[in-house]
Amino acid sequence: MTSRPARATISDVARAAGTGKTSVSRYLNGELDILSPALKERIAQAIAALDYRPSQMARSLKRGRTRLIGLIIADITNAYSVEIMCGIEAACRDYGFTLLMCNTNNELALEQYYIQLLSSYQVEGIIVNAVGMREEELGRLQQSRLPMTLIDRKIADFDCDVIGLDNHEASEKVTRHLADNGYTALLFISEPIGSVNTRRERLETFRQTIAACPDVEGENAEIALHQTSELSLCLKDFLHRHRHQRCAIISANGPLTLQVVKELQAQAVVTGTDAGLVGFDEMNWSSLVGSGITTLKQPTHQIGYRALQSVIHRIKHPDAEKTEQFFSGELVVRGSSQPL
Amino acid sequence: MTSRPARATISDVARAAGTGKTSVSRYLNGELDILSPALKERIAQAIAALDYRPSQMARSLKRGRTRLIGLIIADITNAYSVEIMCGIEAACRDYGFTLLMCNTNNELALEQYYIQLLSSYQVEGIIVNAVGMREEELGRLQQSRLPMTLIDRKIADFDCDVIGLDNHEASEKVTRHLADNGYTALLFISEPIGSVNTRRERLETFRQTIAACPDVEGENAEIALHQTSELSLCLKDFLHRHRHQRCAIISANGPLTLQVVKELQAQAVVTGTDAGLVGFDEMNWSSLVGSGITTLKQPTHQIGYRALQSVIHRIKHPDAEKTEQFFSGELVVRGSSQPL
DNA sequence: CTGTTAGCGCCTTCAA
DNA sequence: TTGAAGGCGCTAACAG
Repeated sequence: MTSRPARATISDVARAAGTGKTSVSRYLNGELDILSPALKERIAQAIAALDYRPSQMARSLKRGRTRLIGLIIADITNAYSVEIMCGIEAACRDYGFTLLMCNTNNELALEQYYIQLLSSYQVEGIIVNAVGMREEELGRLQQSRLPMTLIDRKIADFDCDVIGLDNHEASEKVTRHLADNGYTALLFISEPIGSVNTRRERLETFRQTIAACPDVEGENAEIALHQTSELSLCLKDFLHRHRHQRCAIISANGPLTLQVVKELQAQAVVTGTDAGLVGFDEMNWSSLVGSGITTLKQPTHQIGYRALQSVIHRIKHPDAEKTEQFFSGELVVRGSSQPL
Repeated sequence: MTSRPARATISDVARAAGTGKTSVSRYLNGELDILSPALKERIAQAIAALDYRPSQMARSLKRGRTRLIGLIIADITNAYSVEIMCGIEAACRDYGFTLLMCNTNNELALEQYYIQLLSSYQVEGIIVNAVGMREEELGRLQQSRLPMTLIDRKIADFDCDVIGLDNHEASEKVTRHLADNGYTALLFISEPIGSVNTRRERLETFRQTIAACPDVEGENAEIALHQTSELSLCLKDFLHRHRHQRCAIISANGPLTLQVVKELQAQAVVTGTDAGLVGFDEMNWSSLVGSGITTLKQPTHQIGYRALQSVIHRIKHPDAEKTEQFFSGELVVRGSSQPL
């Protein structure tokens, strides 16, 4: 057939409109008040006739601004990350940026690959949702003095823009809610804390809150996400040791909550009645399981949106003070934390 | 501080290595056997010293190949889409492409926006997972003779590369499974079928399979995803009319299954015992609800991977025959389809 | 108001 | 084996 019709270029438009490239360029860039109506009209027609669309590639090359933002997500399978992404995406549209989304799948090699990639496309900034990402890599990331905003998680010893949940407030809400509902033995489960500030802060506040409740005991466990047998033992042990008390579990994130629920079901423990359960992160199935699972819901969309605003700010003001913004979570109470 | 260190360019490298840009370019493009070892060494050092990374933008501009693939997803919130995306992503890495992911959120305006965007970045091909996307838009998409592969859904009257589930086989598996397990009144629920081939095919085969089972009755309902009250009435009515039979429900996709489960719980219907339930699409919570929900699991990763291969093929051979590939689903049997 | 010119960073003839 | 020159599509001086 007709072979490739070959994209129209600005020169084609100029020729078709009987003018020079400059005027077309001006037209494209909104300098309309400087063009005669007649010329504007001709250009408009030419553009329409040729179905012309300017090449971002050429534009970026020339201006040195790609309007590209890189997003590095450690686990796109995590609904939390997806929601964050939607917020970022919305902001990108509002501010005229395009998102290059990279899922590192929690693999180091992929992460390196993607950092290279983003760099080669000259993204103007990057947002990192490093759920599960190890410290060193984040550090490496920041070496390339690229505007960067962290979501949810900080890097130790590196001062960087951060957007996330107010973990202290959230953790206090959760803990106090269980205490208020009569649970007296609390287990806080998280993935290995390492130096992940999010996990540490949630745990710390858990402890502090417990300390303020004389009749409530608390302990914590660190379990890797897929160590199901460890999780199984841990829960069994906890519930057994405290079998004469009202037990409750706090799970530090969504994926972990999924594992906990599976395990509790396997042990035929009825949430709410036999043991309380509250999980950080709201999930679409939260209301479905048993009598529903009480969760701490994060304002994910807002967090994502603000994260983009944050990188943009950094792009414009590379040397401004670093900022941290923390948002309140909302406790969504369901059956799993109601004794009756 | 030191203002922006300004990315090193190929010229910088050439200068640092005491050679011309051409040789550096050759080095970058793997024409190594044509360069003297000494020169190679100098170039390598210069690159390392300057932390040089070639600009994809410039490269794309020059070669006319961006190595960019656009992915249009109607609803990133759908776990099915995310899994597909992971498959595509893996293939992108293997084949050296980069994915520009666009979530249209089922909104027409967004879709138009993104199509423009992809076009302006001169993606070499696009993959469309149009769950929920309306016909006309798909049609418009195809006008721009861009290599395009559809996932899951076809466009009526337009012949295009398609990758998806073998809906006939899958639907037969599901239906027969329920029939074999003693359910005698079957309700097939889907979103409004319109001209969505996926929905139609699943329904058709459902009917055919029923027809082959003399003692099984079947009917179907079309309900928009968020019409919860309609869904509620529909289920109530069905279960009531067939209260003396063994009832079962087939839900045509994951998000719908979520609604159905919620509704059944609201009506205190126990899945498996009071009514059978099988849903298309496996979800992370499938095993959690009640005694588990039987699902028809699609080979999502593989579908995604093949989709990318398919566009690449089309890019290379614009005029080759259009192809369609359908994969087998796997029935994951759980409590919701076991009478006892 | 409008057009001409000179690159952005890279690849690709072509000649040395 | 190497380098110089031209141009991809666009924008930004700088003239007219």
